[in-house]
Amino acid sequence: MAQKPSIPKGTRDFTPDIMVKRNYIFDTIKSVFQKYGYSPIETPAMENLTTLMGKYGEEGDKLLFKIQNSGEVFEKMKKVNPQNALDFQRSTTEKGLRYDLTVPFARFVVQNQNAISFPFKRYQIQPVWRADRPQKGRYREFYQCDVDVVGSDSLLYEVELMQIVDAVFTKLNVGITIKLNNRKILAGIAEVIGEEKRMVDITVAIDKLDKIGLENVNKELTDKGLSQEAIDKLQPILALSGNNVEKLAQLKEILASSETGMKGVEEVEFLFSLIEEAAIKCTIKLDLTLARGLNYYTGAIFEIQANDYKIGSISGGGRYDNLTGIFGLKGISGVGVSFGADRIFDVMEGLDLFPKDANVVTQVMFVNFGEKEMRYSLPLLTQMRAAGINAEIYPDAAKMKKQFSYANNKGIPYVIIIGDDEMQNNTVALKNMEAGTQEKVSIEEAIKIIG
RNA sequence: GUGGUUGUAGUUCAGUUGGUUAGAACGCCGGAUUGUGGUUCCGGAGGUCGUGGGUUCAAAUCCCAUCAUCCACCCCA
Repeated sequence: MAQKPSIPKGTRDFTPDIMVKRNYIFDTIKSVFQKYGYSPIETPAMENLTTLMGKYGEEGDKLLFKIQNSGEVFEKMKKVNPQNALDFQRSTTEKGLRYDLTVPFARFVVQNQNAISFPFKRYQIQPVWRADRPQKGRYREFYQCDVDVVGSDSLLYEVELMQIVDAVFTKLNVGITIKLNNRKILAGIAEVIGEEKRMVDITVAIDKLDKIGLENVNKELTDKGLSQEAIDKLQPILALSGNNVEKLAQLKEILASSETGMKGVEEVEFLFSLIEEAAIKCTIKLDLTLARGLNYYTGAIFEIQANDYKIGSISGGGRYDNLTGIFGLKGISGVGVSFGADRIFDVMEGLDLFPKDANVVTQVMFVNFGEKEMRYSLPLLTQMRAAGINAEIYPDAAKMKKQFSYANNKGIPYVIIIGDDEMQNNTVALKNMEAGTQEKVSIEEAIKIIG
């Protein structure tokens, strides 16, 4: 009995027409990365759990896909003391699928530090996995396109990454807004209101300001155990308004007593001051409610929103000062952005932004009349391909209707028909499938027309 | 982890207060058309109604369980 096959929740098959569009996104992103001097690397799909655990916060650990050890797992389990939770887990599971590309990259830098020179600019386009509940725009397996530079704390790289973001989405024709914030400002806020250690709670709560409103944010902060005094002090910050310059001016007053906070304001001001020279055309908005859950960010943080389509952020990133420190390499600062290819795909599909001819793979198909004609056609096919034209021949001498249907369904724009007549006159019948017209030409002319 | 939605042909979906042999569109196959697709006309194949149990003379339809799916929350690309 054949059972209906299926794939795991939150994963997808990609058919050729979809794959061609996905590659269009990947190729565009890759070409921009290379234009700015970034080099490709890859890392394994699985990492040791010791590399991954504890880098993404509590939530992140739960969302890690863990891989059961192979071999006699049960035998090993019996040998460890079940009271020791860590040993017990290691006896069954010591590898996991990567959750993002940034942490594996930090591990890569530490392990390969002798082989690379700093600042090290790399890009990496690979799938990542999260054991999340899937929903719209959320998958359990999806691609990230990461571009990072480590080994420099120059703010020029923050600017460069915004240029890259701007260039990619301009090429893809997607309207976006870059939301910008700085962890140092958030730390400064926590410091000023006297709750330094609660920065994560505070930022997670104010991140929801747009969604749940001021009242609920305050309630959440109370629930998390913040003092009323601190919450009162926070109000002017939540109420900040105006354009980027005005907001920064107000922030400077509020954060005057916090050295870290002032440093953050200074950094943001510097970035804004360079937008014009860097020729960044998209909107960049200072957004103090932007927190980002990943707890390794220390400076600038970015999130990219599509202007005309409702979906979570389509890219995000930031500065991390000491990610490699966890793996034993101190004093290496990094900054990077991750493009969510799958969400970008959803946006482009939703807004109908893919170029129309994007899914044409084969440009010309040769009709197959029989062995004699096939033997005659093969050298011509080679000639076509040598001229840079994607060409194929139908495999059997099937009915014309079937052969033409195949070409039609595959969206092949030209068909070449070669029978006795054509072979004798040294010509081919070239049919334009869209227009329905047909003409007898030499193979050279055909190449000219198609190419 | 919490709440909800939907499971019927390859796909998208109809299916009346429970009542003969479960339908349509698209797709697929064949023919009208043995050197011409996409449009048109004719014909055909294809379904243990997600799975397991229960109620009933009778279940795609009602009840329970289970699995899957999509959506929202949390969080995130």
